[in-house]
Amino acid sequence: MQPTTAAEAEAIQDSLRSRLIIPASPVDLPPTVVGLDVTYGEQRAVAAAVVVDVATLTVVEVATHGGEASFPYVPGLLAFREVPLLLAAIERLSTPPSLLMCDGYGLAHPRRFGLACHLGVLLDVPSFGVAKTAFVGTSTDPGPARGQTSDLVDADEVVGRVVRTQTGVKPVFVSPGHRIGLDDCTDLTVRLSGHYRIPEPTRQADILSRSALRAG
DNA sequence: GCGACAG
DNA sequence: ATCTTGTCGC
Repeated sequence: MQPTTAAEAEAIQDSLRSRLIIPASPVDLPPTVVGLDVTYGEQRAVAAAVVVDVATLTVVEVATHGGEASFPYVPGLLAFREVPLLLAAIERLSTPPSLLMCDGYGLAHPRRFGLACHLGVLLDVPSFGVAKTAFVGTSTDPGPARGQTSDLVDADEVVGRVVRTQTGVKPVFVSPGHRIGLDDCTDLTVRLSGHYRIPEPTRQADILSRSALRAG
């Protein structure tokens, strides 16, 4: 189940992709979202899972897992580096997650199977990705105000959305992972963004994984 | 062929 | 991702 080569990893993505479910209509959104991120040190990496209340944007619970990354970073194969650590952190939560917000891409991926799709399918839990920089697809600039968006298009397919989370800041790149549609994850991204560019779940996971790594 | 390339 | 101080601006 753990690939050694890039070719093996790509084959696994192609296989898991058959389990992907992207609903065309809005789904019922849960009261909490789990933000995920991984921070790397020289030998060790720490994954963090942070449960955030959607209505108040407050942190409800946190969990971390320290370990070694078992796969190198290869564009398009990020999941094989981060998924094992993230699964371990998620398992330490007292309650199974209802919706995952990942730091990276979902459908907006060369083979339509980014990190968010991978985690979502393995756990069969709704998931989506929020990335900080461009990866695949082209888009026009969304308007300058908070909440404005434009479609991310790759090979004539709308695979995600460029979303302005705060007026005057660089936009983020949102794409569905599993069991959630583009409109839902776009709306959630804006709703979950407080006073920062990065929405609270992944922002808090980034902060926690960093401090947990330096703490030892 | 060459460059670009989530974290 | 990470290595890294001060600095410009609201």
